[in-house]
Amino acid sequence: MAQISHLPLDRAKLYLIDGSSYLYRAYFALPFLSNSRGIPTHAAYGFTRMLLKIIKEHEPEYIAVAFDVSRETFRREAYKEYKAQRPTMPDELAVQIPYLKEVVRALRIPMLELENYEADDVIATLAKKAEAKGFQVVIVSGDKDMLQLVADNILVFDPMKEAFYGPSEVEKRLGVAPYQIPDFLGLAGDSIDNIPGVKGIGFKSAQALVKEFGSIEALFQHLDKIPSRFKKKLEGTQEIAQMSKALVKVRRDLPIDIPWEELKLQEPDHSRLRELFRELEFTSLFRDLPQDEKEKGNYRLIKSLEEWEEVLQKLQEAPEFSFDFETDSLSPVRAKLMGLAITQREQKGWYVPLGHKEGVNLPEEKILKTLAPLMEDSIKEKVGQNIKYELVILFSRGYKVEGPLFDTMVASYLINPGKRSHGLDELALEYLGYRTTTYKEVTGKGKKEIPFAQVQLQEARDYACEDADITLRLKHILEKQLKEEGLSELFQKLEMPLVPVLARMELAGVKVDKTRLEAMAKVLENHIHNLEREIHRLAGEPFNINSPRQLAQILFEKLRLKPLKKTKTGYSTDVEVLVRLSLEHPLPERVLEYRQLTKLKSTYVDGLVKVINPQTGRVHTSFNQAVTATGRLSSSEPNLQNIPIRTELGRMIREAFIVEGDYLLLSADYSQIELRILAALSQDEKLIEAFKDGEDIHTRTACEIFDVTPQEVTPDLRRRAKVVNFGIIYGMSPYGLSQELKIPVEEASDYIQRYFQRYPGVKEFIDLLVVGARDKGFVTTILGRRRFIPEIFSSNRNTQELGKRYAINTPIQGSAADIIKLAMIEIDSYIQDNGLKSRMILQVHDELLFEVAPQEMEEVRGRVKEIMEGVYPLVVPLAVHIGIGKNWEEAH
DNA sequence: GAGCCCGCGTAC
DNA sequence: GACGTACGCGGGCTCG
Repeated sequence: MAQISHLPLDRAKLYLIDGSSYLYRAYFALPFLSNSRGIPTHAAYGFTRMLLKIIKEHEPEYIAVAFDVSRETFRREAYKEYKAQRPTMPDELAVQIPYLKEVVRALRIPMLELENYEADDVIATLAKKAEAKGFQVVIVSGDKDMLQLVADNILVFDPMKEAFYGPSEVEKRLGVAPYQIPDFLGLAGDSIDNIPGVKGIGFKSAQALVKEFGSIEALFQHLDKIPSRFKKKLEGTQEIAQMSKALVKVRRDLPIDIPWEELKLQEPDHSRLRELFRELEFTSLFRDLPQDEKEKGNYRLIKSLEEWEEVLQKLQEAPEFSFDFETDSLSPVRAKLMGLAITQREQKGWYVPLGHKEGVNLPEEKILKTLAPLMEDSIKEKVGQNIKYELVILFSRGYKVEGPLFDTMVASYLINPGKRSHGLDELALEYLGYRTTTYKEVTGKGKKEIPFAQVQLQEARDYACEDADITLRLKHILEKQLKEEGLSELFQKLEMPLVPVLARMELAGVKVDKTRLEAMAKVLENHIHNLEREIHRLAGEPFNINSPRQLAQILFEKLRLKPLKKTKTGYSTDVEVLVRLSLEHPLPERVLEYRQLTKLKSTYVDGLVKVINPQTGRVHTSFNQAVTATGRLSSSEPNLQNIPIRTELGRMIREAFIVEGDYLLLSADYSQIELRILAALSQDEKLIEAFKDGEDIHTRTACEIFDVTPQEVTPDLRRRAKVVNFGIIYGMSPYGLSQELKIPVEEASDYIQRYFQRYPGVKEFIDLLVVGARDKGFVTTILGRRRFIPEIFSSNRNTQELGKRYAINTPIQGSAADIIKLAMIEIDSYIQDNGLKSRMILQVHDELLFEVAPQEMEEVRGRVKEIMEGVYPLVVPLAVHIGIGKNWEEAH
């Protein structure tokens, strides 16, 4: 088999790529793939990878790609059945072609198309011309028709098989010489292209005949010499054989006149490729693109207050600036400032050292104080990556920040909330093709890690300024994209105003009773220890109860209990299993108890104590604004959105969330907000009526699906109805409901059916959501927040079902998130504008928690309720329940 | 030893 | 495989 290295060195290599043929092959050969917006990409991906591979490994000096223009060609005119049996191009392939052609354009590879002809003919014409001109021609195609062109200096390369075909390989494969292929196929026919050939003559016969006579013409001239078994079949078929031959034969005489210079391989347009690979999400190809060196910025170290004055002057003249604090901690509440990077122009930046070990530091207070007028400027836009971090630092030092904000992390999140990460390094690579210097590269990691304060000043300058600079560059791109995608209003009116609100909440924190938690830890430790001994005794040996694997070994092997459920890696020991096993053996019940206590101790008691700020006795969570797929906030370090509430013991944890002095906690939670949103969005009459009349929605649903009067609704019926109500919001299946309620699937299915019968508007609505998701590839919330659902296009049934559930749940959950965010902004304004001492301190999806000064209680209580209920009027009322107490448990 | 995944459990 | 959104713990594996 010929190798690349065997190609003659004295001839320039021209690669002619059969685009249309490869496209089809890639489409059918590769598994379906789409980007997160649901655009199918696998054919384009396969094609692109093939092109890049050929360029890299074959190093052609000249290159071109040929495409078919349409199905209507001279062959069709001659024979209307030509390729007639082929189905029209699938939509999922057709949509990829424009992208693919863009990629070819960005690679600066000439594209050749000629009306009325196929790619084959274009390639043949060029190949012949090039051969005559002294090129070594390689035709890239998997189509056997192309083999007819093979000659000493024309090879065919099949990229799927990675094989070259020269004259001898063709002979070996088809049993005839390349130039005889039209005669061969003219007799044998070709079902792929719907070439008729001669009936009764197959490959073997055709081979033999062509070998013997050389051509169809010669064959029919010597019919008398032909063995009788062929003769019969051939008689009267000359016309059709000749026509078949003509169809197979590629044309080498097309009016193509391109200067060879134009086919010379050029350097690709890397920035365009970057854009395309980003949009198509060709992540691995993206990574291999080189970055442009010219894009590095030019940064300056500020060494004196005089120089700082000049910086301030420049900043005053600009409409926006991007800034970034370097500190010694990821938690802004504890952070000490090491430096400030700031810039008002791309590829520029200043670094002000504030807390470095060596060199001249400028005084932090003086710098921040002179910066304050810019921060308070109501026009100037402040740009940052996760700018809440900077705000917390400024707020903690008593500075204000006013006017518009632009957080690139949040912008990226709105554009695609499904992305795994919105970190600066990733965004820079994705949107700018820029590889940033990472924090780790500057400080080292592991044992070699040094504090940022000890990083060399020059290096700190370049690192910090790069972040500010890149953030500003990103801002310009993301701002445009937000606008194009209709997300600007959501960004400017909701997400950005929310940033300082969250910053204030984080900085405020919540007071935690450390002594009480420590006392709990002691008690829990005792109980856990006793349980542990008991469990080991029951097991007959010590083992690690925390290890599901070891526990499974004890339960299912040693004690021979029945494994009821499997996980990906073994037998499940989850709560459902253990509850059922408790009937058989005392050990599982003890383990359940053990689990409850250890969970409480490790996560909520010890975990919480660890993060209490020793100075203030408060914990400061992070509210993450760019994490969830639906638009909710998340909370971490510590997560204060999953503090226990359902069990007695869990509620004791809530009692440890307390207040300062004579303040009180006020909890305000939306009652059934998601079901109310469902009512409003679906416009289901009955559901709307129920809420308008102030009915208990679970009781009402119980009446509907169990066909009883409100008086007849027992607590158990209400409980079941409640599960159904929530199940609807999650897109629950009959199976899921049956599991949850421990009833047969048929019965569960019946409940759901009755639900939809009684609330037909809901049924219509969720059907509409699914249709909309299929149509547009995404769903939206009441404020236009968007989530792409590529899963809806999956060929995998389960994945597609998952996509449907996303389509149902996201608009409901996300709209609830929109509403509470709006309320938070309005409440914060009210608190700020009135200079109240009371503070909003936590958000738990449908609940807001406030630390309220006693003299402000009545007013805050009234206004909070008013704002929350009225912030976004729907056709159903929003109801807010208020609770007050000295701790979170009491207030709830 | 760091980083990651898994199983599990907590919240809305 | 079956109910949406999160975060964190301990175990246990991989990798350097």
